[in-house]
Formats: sequence, C-alpha cells, structure tokens
Amino acid sequence: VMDEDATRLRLRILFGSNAMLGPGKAELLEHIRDTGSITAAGAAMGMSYKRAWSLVETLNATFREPVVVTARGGVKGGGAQLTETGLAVLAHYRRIEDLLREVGADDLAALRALLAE
Amino acid sequence: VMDEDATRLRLRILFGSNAMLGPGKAELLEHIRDTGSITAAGAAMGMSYKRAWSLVETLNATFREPVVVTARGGVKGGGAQLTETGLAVLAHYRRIEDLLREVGADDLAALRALLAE
DNA sequence: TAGGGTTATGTTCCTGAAAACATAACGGAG
DNA sequence: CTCCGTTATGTTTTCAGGAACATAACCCTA
Repeated sequence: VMDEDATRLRLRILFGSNAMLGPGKAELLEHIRDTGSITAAGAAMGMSYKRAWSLVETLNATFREPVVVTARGGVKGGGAQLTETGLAVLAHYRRIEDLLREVGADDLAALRALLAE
Repeated sequence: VMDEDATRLRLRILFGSNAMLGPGKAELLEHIRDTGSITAAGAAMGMSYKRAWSLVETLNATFREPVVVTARGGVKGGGAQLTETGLAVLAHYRRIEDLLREVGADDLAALRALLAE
C-alpha cells in the first residue's frame, strides 16, 4: 500500500451543549451539494438514508436558517440542496481546517517523530 | 448562569488507524503531571482508575518511549509521572490547540452569528 | 511483618448510538 | 392515475465502550 501517513489533525466545532459539526457532517454537506440528494450523499459515505437525514435535521436545528432545503416528489422524486447558510457553514469549517493544518504542521511533525514503529 | 458561550473548537490528533490524542487524554496527562498519581488524575475527571490506566496504556503504546512511568508500592503506595516524551506530547497538543483558537477565531465568530436562539 | 495506598488486570453488566427493517407521503411525467 | 425516486418517520435489533465490581501484586514504613 501507499505510505498512508495517517497522522493528522481532526477538527470539531461545538455549538452549545449538544450540537456539533465535525468531519462527518461536513463531508455529508459536500456530498449533498454535489449530488443534490440526501440519499446519494449518504450512500457515497456508506451511510443509511435515515442516518444522513437525521444528521441534516440536527444541522438544520442548529442554525437560525436551514442548512439544507429539501423537496419531495417531482420529476426525480425530489432532492436536496445547500442554502446560502449551508454553503457558508461548510466554507467556514473547511477554512478553519485548512488554517489548522497550516499552523499545526510543525508541532504535528514533532509528534510524528515521537511515534512508535 | 453565566453566559457560557459553549461554541468552541475541539482538536483531536489521529495517529495511524486507531491511536489518537484528544481533549480527554490531554487533560488526563495534565492531572497525572500535577498529582503524580493515575488514581488521583482519574478521580479529578470523574473517571475510574481502570479507565484512566487503560488510556495511559494506550498512549504508552503509541509512542516510541512511554509517556507515563509508574511505580508500585513504596511509601505512598506508588505513583506515576510524565516522562520527557509525555511532557513534550502534552505541550505539542496544547500548542496546536492554542494556535487553532487563534487562527480560527474569525471563522468561529462568523459561525456563531449564524446560530439559532 | 502487618498496613496502606497505589498500580495492574480480569469479568460482568449497562446503556446509548448506530444498524437494520419497515412504511408512508409526495408530485411530476408519461 | 399509475409509476418512480426521493423525502420523512417509526420500530426493533445489534453492538461496542464504559461502568461497575472484584482481586492481586507491589514495597516502603512503622
């Protein structure tokens, strides 16, 4: 296999007591944005529709305006897409992730040098 | 109650496939450093000794040199303390956390403005 | 040599989150 | 007016991580 240096940083944003946004929901939002479907987005992540929908529901309840809007029925059965708020939330998450990778590079490298194996 | 704006960033460092270091183990290391005891450190976090010890074991297995060294018996029954490696690992984690807080402040504020309630 | 506080380790029980399974509603197209 | 793919929601089952419980080993001191 490839080198696959799986030593990396993971970011999670906590909102209040229970709501949060981490790598999973972020990736799900991206898939919804790209596919226009909660079903397809979930499938792309090996996740059941119910779970994907549940995550979307949680996100929608977290923000003042919904992050994903959905439609039932119609030509293609329906669909889903990100709102402006959803796009903004996703962008902010990815931005913080990028900044984290940058500023954390040195310390992360130092930690790598201490690893076993 | 106080304002308690619980909107914050959480950092986790992934090493390889299963080993990781997050807020829990970091705090535990700090308590061990400060108390010289796994038992006391665990208690300070409302955690059983077994669990605390298990986390330490995992950490020790993650790095080339142990992060915590222990002693059994003796005047005070024994104890535990951080090694140079342990102190370094902790310092790096806290440093990345601090940097993250700094560089993420703006985007985090923007996200706060989108929250419900 | 007994006591005390700690490390070390095993076993069983609980619980909350995810998976699995099931069903209904929707609405454009043909 | 039926079909299709999707959203929406409920119920049951599974499972892994933690909690709870139990016990042994260690070693300095008094």
